[in-house]
Amino acid sequence: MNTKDKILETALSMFSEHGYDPVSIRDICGAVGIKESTVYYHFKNKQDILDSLFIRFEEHVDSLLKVLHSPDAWNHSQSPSFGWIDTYFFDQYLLDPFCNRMMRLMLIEQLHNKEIQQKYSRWLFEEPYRIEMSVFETLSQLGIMSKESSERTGECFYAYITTLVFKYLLNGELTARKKKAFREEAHSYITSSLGFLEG
Amino acid sequence: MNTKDKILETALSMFSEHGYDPVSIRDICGAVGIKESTVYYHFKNKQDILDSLFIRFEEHVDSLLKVLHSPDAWNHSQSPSFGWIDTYFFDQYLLDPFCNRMMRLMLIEQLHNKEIQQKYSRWLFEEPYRIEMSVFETLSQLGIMSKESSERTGECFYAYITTLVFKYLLNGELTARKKKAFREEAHSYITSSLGFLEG
DNA sequence: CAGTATATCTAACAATCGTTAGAATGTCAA
DNA sequence: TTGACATTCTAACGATTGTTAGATATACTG
Repeated sequence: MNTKDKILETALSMFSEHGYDPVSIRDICGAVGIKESTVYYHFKNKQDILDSLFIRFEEHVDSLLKVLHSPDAWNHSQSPSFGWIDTYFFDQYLLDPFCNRMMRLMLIEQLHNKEIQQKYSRWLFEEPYRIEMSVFETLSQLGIMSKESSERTGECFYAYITTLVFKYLLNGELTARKKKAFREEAHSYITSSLGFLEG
Repeated sequence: MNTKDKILETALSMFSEHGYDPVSIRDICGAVGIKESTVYYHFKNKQDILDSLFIRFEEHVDSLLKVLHSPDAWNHSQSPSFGWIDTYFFDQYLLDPFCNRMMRLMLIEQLHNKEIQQKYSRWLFEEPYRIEMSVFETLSQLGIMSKESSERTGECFYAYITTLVFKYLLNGELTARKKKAFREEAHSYITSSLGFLEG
């Protein structure tokens, strides 16, 4: 990995734990193994590191969303499965190390940074809501549930997953135990409340 | 208000917005209108300010919990009403300015401070869960719902409220608009999902 | 009035912050 | 080998950090 990428990775790792301000350029340099001035060769200033992280994140997630919202991405089988939610939304977003750290960074910074607050609202509430509700909308379109029932069930599902995200994935250190708990409780909810859709 | 209380109030206001480290003693003093050394007359050091805030918070909430868990607090009418949730849990906890700021402070600090992470888990997930589930447990004990049904309904209610808390009460600045949205959506959920209990 | 305790002040300390100028390397083409 | 460019270094800057010693002011007690 080149120095610029190392700086970004290390910075994100530290920002996601302590926040932007408390992490100094020297902290990052110490972990990467370079001198402070090297950072200013690759980045205009400290803020530029943060901006670069968000550019990478939004590129990453935009490409994910393009796949997810393409018409034949997950409902081409005509029997929408929650295995899709598992593979894409859980593994490649909520549980993905890079995305998870970006969400932690947004969580810390949103209270005093208006720009980040908007990104936080979007990537932790609005887009997940759209993604999860689109599953239930399809269930209604396929005649498996009534439109009314699919909306109510979708909102309960969304609320349940959101609570699990904050309780396990954005709470303290992200341990294997917490990842497991998240996945198990999510699956448990799906099978007990929505099990009739599977198999 | 005396100087010590002013320091605590101002510090909490700033900590809850920016976090503990980014707020300097001089920031607090500037807002209060005193010199730095005055802080060290009232507090041992900066950490002592934080500790004092948690002591006050836990005293405040413990006294609240004592009322809530007393047998004749809310179910003495033998018809548990969600007006109780509204008056105590919403107004005096989630929406209370002091408690809300403490929750924001815990939210910011929990990712890198193990002690605060435990408090965060307790005061944002565990105790709210206990409080909300106790309502539904009573519904089951009164024979209004089956034990099984009350547990499932309680967990959905808890997940829904938790999501609203993070979406509205711990997301950016706490505006009147967000407070209103929280209350309206909470009431809407109660009346549409649990309306048969009221009246 | 004198004396004591409480409360706040002035002024400084060593350490750390983001940032920068300019010298020293490393790499590759001519 | 020379020159050009990319990359990293040394060394410092002014500002800000938490904290402290000691002087000053205010208020109650005898």
